Amino acid sequence: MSDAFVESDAEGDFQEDITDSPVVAETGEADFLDEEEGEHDNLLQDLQEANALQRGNVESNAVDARKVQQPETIDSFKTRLAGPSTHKAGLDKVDKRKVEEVIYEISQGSAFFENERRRDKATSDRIAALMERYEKIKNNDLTPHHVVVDAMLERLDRSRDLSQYICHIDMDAFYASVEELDRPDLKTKPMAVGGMGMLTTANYEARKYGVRSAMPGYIAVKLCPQLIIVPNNFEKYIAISKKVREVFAIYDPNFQSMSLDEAYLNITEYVEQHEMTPASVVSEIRQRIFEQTKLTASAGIAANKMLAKICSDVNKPNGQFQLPNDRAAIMEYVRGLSVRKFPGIGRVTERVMESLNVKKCEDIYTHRGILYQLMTEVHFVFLIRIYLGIGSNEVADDYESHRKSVGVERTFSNISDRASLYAKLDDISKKLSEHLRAKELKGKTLTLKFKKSNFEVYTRAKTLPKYTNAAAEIFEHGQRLLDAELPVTLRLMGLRMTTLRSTHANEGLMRFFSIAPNASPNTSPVQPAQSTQPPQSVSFPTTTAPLPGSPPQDYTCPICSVTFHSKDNHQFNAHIDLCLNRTEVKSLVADERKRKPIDSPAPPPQRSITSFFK
Amino acid sequence: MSDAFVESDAEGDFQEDITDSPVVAETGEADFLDEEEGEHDNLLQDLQEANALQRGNVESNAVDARKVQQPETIDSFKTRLAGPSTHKAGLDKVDKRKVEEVIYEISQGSAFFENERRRDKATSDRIAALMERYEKIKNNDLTPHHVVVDAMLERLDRSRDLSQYICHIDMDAFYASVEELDRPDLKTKPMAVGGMGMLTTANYEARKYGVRSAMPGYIAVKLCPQLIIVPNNFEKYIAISKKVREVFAIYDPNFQSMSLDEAYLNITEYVEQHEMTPASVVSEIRQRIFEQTKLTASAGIAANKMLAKICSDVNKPNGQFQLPNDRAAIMEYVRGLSVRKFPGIGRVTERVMESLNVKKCEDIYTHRGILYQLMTEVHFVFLIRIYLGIGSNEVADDYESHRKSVGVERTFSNISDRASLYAKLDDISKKLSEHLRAKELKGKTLTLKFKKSNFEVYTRAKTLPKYTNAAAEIFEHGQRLLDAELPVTLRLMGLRMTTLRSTHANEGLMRFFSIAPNASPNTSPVQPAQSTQPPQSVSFPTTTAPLPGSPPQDYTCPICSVTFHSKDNHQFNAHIDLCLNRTEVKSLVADERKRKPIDSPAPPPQRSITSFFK
DNA sequence: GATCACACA
DNA sequence: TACTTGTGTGATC
DNA sequence: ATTCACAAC
DNA sequence: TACTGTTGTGAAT
Ligand SMILES: Nc1ncnc2c1ncn2[C@H]1C[C@H](O)[C@@H](COP(=O)(O)OP(=O)(O)OP(=O)(O)O)O1
Ligand SMILES: Nc1ncnc2c1ncn2[C@H]1C[C@H](O)[C@@H](COP(=O)(O)OP(=O)(O)OP(=O)(O)O)O1
Ligand SMILES: [Mg+2]
Ligand SMILES: [Mg+2]
Ligand SMILES: [Mg+2]
Ligand SMILES: [Mg+2]
Repeated sequence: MSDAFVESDAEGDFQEDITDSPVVAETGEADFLDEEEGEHDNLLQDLQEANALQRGNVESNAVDARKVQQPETIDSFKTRLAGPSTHKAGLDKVDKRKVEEVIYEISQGSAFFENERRRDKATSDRIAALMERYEKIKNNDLTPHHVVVDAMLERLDRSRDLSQYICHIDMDAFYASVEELDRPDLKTKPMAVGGMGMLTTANYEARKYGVRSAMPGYIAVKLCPQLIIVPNNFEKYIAISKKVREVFAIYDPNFQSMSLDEAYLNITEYVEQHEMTPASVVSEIRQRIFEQTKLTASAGIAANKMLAKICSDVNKPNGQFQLPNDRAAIMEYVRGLSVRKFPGIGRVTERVMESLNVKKCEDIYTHRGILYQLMTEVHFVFLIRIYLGIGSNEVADDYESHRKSVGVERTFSNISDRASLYAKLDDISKKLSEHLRAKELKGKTLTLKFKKSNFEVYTRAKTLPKYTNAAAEIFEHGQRLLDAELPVTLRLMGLRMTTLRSTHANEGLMRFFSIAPNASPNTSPVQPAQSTQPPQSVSFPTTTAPLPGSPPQDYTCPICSVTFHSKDNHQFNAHIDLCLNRTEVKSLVADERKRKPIDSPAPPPQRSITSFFK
Repeated sequence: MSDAFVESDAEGDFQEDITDSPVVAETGEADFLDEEEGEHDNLLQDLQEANALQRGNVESNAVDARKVQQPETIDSFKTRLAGPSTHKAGLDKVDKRKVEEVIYEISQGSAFFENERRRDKATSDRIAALMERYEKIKNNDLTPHHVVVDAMLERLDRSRDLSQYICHIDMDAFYASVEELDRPDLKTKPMAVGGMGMLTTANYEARKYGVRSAMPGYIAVKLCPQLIIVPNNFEKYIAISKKVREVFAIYDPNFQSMSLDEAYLNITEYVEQHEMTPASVVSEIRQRIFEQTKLTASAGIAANKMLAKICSDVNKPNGQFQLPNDRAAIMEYVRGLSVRKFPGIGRVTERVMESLNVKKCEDIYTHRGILYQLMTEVHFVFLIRIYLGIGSNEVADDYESHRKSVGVERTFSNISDRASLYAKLDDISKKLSEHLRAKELKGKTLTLKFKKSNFEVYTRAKTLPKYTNAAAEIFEHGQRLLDAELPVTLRLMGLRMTTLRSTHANEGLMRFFSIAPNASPNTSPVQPAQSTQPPQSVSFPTTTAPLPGSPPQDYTCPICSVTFHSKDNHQFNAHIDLCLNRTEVKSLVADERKRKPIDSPAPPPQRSITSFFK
């Protein structure tokens, strides 16, 4: 053939080869308590006192269901419709109401609009269910729960590690700034990157109008008619990103990239060796980035990644902010922050928490008794770690080696025709196969994703008989998954491979035949031999089952010694599971069970917690 | 990474895997006289008489330079600016002037506009140069030239083959019609396929407004504000194209695809075996296509591919037209057609010919004496074949086996930054490598193509030390070519590989060492051991050199016996070359030089002649 | 093991 | 005309 | 062997 | 915001 043609218009190519920079998005730290023991002077009492001072009698300040309950309002829907990224830097001064109104008017009646309404209703329902549960427990005595929670707080606080200077660096309006390099005239004009269909970012001029990431371009031009839209050019961003990373490497060869435009650095060693302050080191980093790329970056410095990330946003753009490695300062600073600021808490969770009157971090402490009863242990711990300002300070660039999935998905104008759907699937199969082969990976689980014309999303997965990365096989299995759904009208189709294994990996008997398999480039063993902790899945007695013997009234966690009431059976089990969680196990049990730190070091947790309330 | 993102907006994916349908565009038949001898009754006299009757004394009707000369006018520029596809079906009734005016106003001052102005100036200059040459010869005696030309006409006419029924089938508004399958509501509305940047086609409703292929979408919406634009979906078109081809195969298993939406069929055999008329067979084909795809096609039936193609446009859309296999009918029909109708004669050649007062095919005969002196032999023959309505009737689907190049090119927003240019090049190298490997090809010549921000196009080629399809090697050589041009600001970059060879081909000494090298999945030795033929370049006496012996006054072509004057040295050489042309050689010399028709049959010519005047 | 909703760049 | 793409995570069944 | 302009879908 | 992508051909150097 050769009818080959690309719709030149809006966007430009797809970003096919991502290998370069891990997406790994946020650093929410799903693990808790993974720091090496810090000092532990302050106790729970401090916490209680501090809060009592500031807010009167906390215990009696129980949530009022009437005030709390958030009905499914037009307002909540309009806010949702406005998109997920409304709290980014540069958007503080815009009139959110007006923006929401414009978006609402434009979107009226579209399939997207209706789907968003459906999803908004779903979270409203979820809130309603939560309120019902709240009604049932609101008169419970909170004291026993506070005892448990306060014990957790104490444990966590003791584990606090303030010894490291962690820095988070994030480029300002990254894609947009890169484009401005080639078109300097745009620097003073409102400009966004992407296409009329979707923007990936906007410069700060445009943000004044409410234009931002993940906003459709055609809505953006309604908000800002002078807006100039520049198409994506991923190769550019990858190229510039490389330059930035070269600077990072000077200050911390183990820097951890979180995306093309941001990374964590542990500058503790650099600070000591050069006898500089953390702030001056970071200032130097930003200066050097600017020299190499003519681009500005913002940075945050703090005792852990979570706080550093929050700090990098404080003086954005082209600024930096340090939160002292001091417990009181941290507690004081965090207290007043909106929970939404914390990575892992998005717009849905924010709304749910708001329904419990939890908006700022201090509210977490205030309502800890209620939250403890309504939330999953994991998520509750996640919250109190936020409240305490505790997070991971492990900085390690080990993304590719722990990659868990590879996928390809495409949106297109509606397709119903069977042959055309197959053709799309074939195309996507080939692309996925290419990516897998480029990364020298095979996979054993194939997931078909599809979005119907009404924007409803589904996934269908199948474990394959054997590991593969062959396009034909991928297509064949994908086709079976798709066939079960026909007929359908789709607007998106995707395939994702999970349960990955390196092509070089020795498999079964094959391992005896494999000869020197092309050592992967980054095998430099940077970290000292401190990796003596046991790997993840230690064979612990499965504590989710009730303890042997006759059912006692109270249960005590064999790991952290917390006591539970007999009625809290489910919660107790959840807690045990949590205590057996990798990081928890690591910090609390490691010393007892000396397990060989052999081959594969435990993969670091990569993202935040989601799905907050049971 | 994972910042992966596609500009969703306008277009959709690139059509990466073209393997499915050859592009091969037009069927202009650069070879002349490749038919097997037809009957030959009518002679040159017929031609002369017929023309003399219709137009008085032809010889004295010499071109008048004053009337002829076409100055570089605003008008010619506006016409050029309107684009290349203004003569397609459905566009006859539009007010071309108005459309041109709108386009002119919108494009004002853009880089594209200025580049088009430059190119228009170039053809104006070319015409001016041609006029100068015309001035020098306009008083020559035409008689001797007419003698030569008339001899050629006679030879050609004798070779005419009217024994075959060739049919050209072309889907109506193909991409647009496919999209209408999924969105039937669009059938009655003006609609185009592509994006705001570029359209690939438009339905017939939209064509009423002047909207057509290769028109930027944003201009189209100016011409037709209600226009609905649907993005390209190449997989769809490929899938539907397959269905259409299944129908073709029923009527001629050797059908020759020219693109996703058109093909030639030789239905002679089918007609005989089923005792049907060609028209009824074609009607049945179209009916069956409709049943299988719900799409309409148009068709032309004639004695050769050139005429069949022209005929398929006559009753488009959803119609067919047969030109009888009758010399007189053909001559009569062709006579009145604009030369622009013929594939191979585009807008530039049309304008150049117009400057010589050649607009309709009959004008070719009228001015044959002048044209013969001003044009290259090849092109002159091309023209008189058109005049005679003679073309190839060989229908053979052998595209992939004779593919001559594979390439990838991309347009993007301007890039100046060196690192970003390299990143783009790397991306394109990878894509080219993928395509080559998918087709199991390697290449030895790499051509870098680039378009500067002002739309000027350049190519830079290099013959590689060895055949390759490796991305790294491609990038490396491409980089060298690019480096020589830096610094530049580009809007497009492309790489194309030529001098291709199958991956399976044994190469040099390596063949002795290749031990079942990791049997690539497709090492199935499909082809038998017929590879005993001598390679392409048989050592023929190079006939471009002057004949041995003392220079005679007159030269006679050793192949076709035409005589040339001594002054026509250059022209004579050109003629000899032409006569030794593969197809010419094949049909005229083959019997003397019994060459085994083994393995690789001479690749059929695939396109038309261009570059008409010396 | 499979599906969903959420989060983030 | 146009509401993404790639990846990870926990809950649930 | 290289570069350019033209053509077609 | 936005003027394509793939292939082939002949002429000229
Ligand atoms: N929703 C998204 N979809 C696709 N790409 C995105 C999305 N959000 C951001 N990106 C891309 C474009 C951004 O320039 C780049 C870095 O994101 P991010 O750091 O959050 O914003 P930013 O760098 O553009 O502005 P800033 O950091 O100054 O707020 O990632
Ligand atoms: N300039 C171009 N660039 C890219 N793709 C094109 C171009 N021209 C045509 N195409 C694609 C889209 C067309 O639907 C398809 C077939 O082309 P063609 O047969 O010439 O027109 P068409 O089928 O759209 O209308 P019709 O044949 O009814 O005049 O090839
Ligand atoms: Mg950023
Ligand atoms: Mg970022
Ligand atoms: Mg067509
Ligand atoms: Mg066609």
